[in-house]
Amino acid sequence: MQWTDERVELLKKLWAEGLSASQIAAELGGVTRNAVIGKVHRLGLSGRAKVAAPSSAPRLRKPTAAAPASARVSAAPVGVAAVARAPQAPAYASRGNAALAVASAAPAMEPRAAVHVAPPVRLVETRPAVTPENVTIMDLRENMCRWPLGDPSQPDFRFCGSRTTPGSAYCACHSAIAYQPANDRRRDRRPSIPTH
DNA sequence: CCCTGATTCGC
DNA sequence: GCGAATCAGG
Repeated sequence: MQWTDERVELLKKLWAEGLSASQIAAELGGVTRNAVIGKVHRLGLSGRAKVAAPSSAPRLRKPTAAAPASARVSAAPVGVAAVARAPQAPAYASRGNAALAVASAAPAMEPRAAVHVAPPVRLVETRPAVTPENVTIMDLRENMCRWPLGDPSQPDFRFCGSRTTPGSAYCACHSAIAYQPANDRRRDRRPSIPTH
């Protein structure tokens, strides 16, 4: 993948919004979070809310032979403009009522769905479409996909349970369904019943 | 263990 | 310029 103008713009936007590097990487698709971080630094827009206080010695690793003499005078993070980290996390389900929250209204749209950008190019490699391990409410953990499977009133009701994408309540493939932009949301795209 | 960003350096 | 590897830290 290459850093086209569009992708760079999206990167800047998402970074400014406070999304993590891994989230941005997932959003862009085709890049790792390392790539995103590397690009962020090269663009010179690193350290957003992070204030000074290096606290520990500068990291000069690699005992490898050639020492890079030039101690980069890394642009000191602007200590002032403390950009309040964007809300970003729905956190609407405080663990306990996750079941209720989801069950009452099928995984429709999140509060910030309107702000959310369109799904990535396609989540091919990101996550399987088949759930290897569905979980009950008892097994549901913080970073397990809360996508409901089956009838909540039945004992065989389960949650997807795949690993969630960092800020989301769902795994990548279910996030793609749940976080649809308000604009291009069509009825034919809305699954009335959770599928997998 | 999960995650976060930061840095280095071979490519 | 790019990003994997590696780091420090939560």
